[in-house]
Amino acid sequence: MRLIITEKNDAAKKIAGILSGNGVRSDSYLKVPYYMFDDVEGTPSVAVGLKGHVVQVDFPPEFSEWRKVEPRELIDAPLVKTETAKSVVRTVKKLAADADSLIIATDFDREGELIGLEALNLAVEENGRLVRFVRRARYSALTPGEIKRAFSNLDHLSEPLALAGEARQDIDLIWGATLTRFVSLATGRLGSQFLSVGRVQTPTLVLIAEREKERRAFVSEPFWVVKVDLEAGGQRFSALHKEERFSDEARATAVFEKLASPGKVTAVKQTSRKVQKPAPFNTTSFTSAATSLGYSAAAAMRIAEDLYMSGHISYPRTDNTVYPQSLDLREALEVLANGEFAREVAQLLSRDSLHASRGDKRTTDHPPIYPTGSPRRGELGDREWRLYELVVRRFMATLSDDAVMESNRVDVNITGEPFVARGNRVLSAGWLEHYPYSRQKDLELPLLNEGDLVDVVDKQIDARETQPPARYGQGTLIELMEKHNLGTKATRHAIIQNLYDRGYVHGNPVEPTEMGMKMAEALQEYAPRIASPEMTAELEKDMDLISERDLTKEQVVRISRDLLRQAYGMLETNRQAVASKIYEGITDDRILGDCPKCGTHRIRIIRSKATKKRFVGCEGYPDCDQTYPLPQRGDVIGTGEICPQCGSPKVKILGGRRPWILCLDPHCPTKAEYAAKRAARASKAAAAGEGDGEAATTAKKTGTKAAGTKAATTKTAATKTAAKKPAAAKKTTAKKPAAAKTTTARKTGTATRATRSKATEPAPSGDGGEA
DNA sequence: GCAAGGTC
Repeated sequence: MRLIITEKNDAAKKIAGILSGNGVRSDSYLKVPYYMFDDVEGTPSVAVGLKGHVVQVDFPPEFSEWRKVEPRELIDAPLVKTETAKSVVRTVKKLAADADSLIIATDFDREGELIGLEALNLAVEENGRLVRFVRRARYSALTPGEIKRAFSNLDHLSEPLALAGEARQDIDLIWGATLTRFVSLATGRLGSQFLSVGRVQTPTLVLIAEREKERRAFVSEPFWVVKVDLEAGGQRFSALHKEERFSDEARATAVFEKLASPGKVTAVKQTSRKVQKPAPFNTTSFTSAATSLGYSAAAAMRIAEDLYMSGHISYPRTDNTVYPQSLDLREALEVLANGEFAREVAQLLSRDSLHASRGDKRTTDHPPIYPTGSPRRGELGDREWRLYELVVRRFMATLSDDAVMESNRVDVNITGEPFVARGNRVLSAGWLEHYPYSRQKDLELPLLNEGDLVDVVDKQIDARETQPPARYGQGTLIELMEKHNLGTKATRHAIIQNLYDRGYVHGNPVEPTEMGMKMAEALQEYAPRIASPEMTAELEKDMDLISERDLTKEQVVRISRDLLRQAYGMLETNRQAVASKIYEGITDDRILGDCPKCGTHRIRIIRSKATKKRFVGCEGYPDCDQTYPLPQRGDVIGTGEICPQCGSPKVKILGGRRPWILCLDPHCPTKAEYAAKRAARASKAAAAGEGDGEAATTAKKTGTKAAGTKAATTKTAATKTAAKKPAAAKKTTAKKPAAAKTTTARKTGTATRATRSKATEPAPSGDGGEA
């Protein structure tokens, strides 16, 4: 019998179906399914799927007690492999016992080669004769053509490639465990509170921390924008002063004040441009698009996994952005022909030929993500449906046409000042028809000719200030990680989640805690190698050398151990400095804001020595005795906000299904509302049978169109007025004598803007990653 | 109880 081992059950099942001449009998052992069949030549075969890695590298048990082992000892400690999926291992061994040949059919990438070697070792342990009859099937899609091709062109397992993967495993564990224990022991953060360090997570944290530093160093500068509302032929449109940003208020005001009807058109320009259809989805672009729809990266991947397991979409963990030859695109469309997208699909199917877009990344692992099933809307939950629809729409978009956009520009001279009105509209929607997510509304300008006169019906002057670079959203962060080669398609979302779980970051967009900032800083200073993407870059090079047999795994790991020994020496010498730096961050994280009672001191989280319970108290004690109770579970994060009702600082409690924002004053009237809301949510979740805490993730991708600027958010009395009656307070009309109104015009203009921009910002409580 | 990498 021929034994075929794949990386996952789904692949074993599909391969059996494709290769069988006369049907497949499925059976299982210890709940692990396997598939028996005779191929077209009559060879009896059995296919079984692993669950990814089924063994794990680890230290022997005598190194497991953190307090009893110097972290330094881990550097040269022996490594052992332990079985992590015992039932799978036993099933593989049971099937290997009866096999006379073995085909490794794990994924076509480096990690697949390593998983294949692990499976081979297990099989040979059980049945030594197999070692002479091992072949490797390499396929990049689970399609009949591709599988048949791979199985009629069997290859050999590349041991050097698998060993390159092992080198990575060993180095990650040795560095990660040694440094994780070092920082945890140095700061006394043991048990569930431990602080972690790793080749991927630490440089990722550094990226986040560096952006935060830029934000803190940013000095915002005021500027003024002068805008007019114009009218021609009954159609209203707006124009901006050509200068766009005035750095001089007096000059802006002077320009504003002299503006009067009419304006004269000095130039009209029209251009059209092609907007290319998007590339097929790989994991990175899919998660990025999903985070724009309000999903956390981890939630998007979990739902994608569900959709894949239900047969609705193809394998969701892929780097590939080019549909392989073996994928029949027309057939894939036909799957959708009778479903919810029938009309749009029919339109594409009516074409003589289909031309798909191609992305930059072409890999051998899997096809890009595309729909493979056609569930009805009601079959899926709303959150599942919206991601399925995203995949379908992207797929259709990649088979559609480029869009054509028209841009219009009208230059207008108003009392000697140059103004510019810009418009745009879609001439030919093409792919935008199928994929409306990023589509902007048309902004039409009236038909004008040079020399035409236009009415100035309104004018505004807005005071704004330049804004620091935005924090990263999870989608942007994943793209950034990919750019730096940090993590893989299958792990990036989990790495980010890990930073949340460790308390290094919180919020959405991703904001570092003070502890996270200091951890990044300490490691950058005392162990720079682990804090930079360079370590990964060099490891990648070494892995290539191993797979080409220019270096051995042992050589690479030995050099890495030497480097770690040096890094460790530096950390040990500066143990105190490292610990106190991280403590500084931890201490800063406890400060929740100014004390509402004394106003001179700050309030912070304290743990009572007597009762071991935590509470909030004023730093001015005993002069000020202000205290607040705190929930005893979950991490407490200061929000920097004050409750408008009770005047006490608001805090965020993490650790439940979703972050919980509350004001410290237990008698605040908002408490009743919270209680009611929580109760309503709880009963809703109970009714749905699942509350995954992701519903709060309503954040949108931060818009970058404003090129780093948005309205100043100074809160003045005018803000409230404007927010309540925008129509009245919004603008100063050009007809009124402007002189006395200048200040008002500026303030209210700002306030209106502030209100508006606020509405498009991410929901402050949308902590997708923390749920 | 450590990492990062698979997959459920």
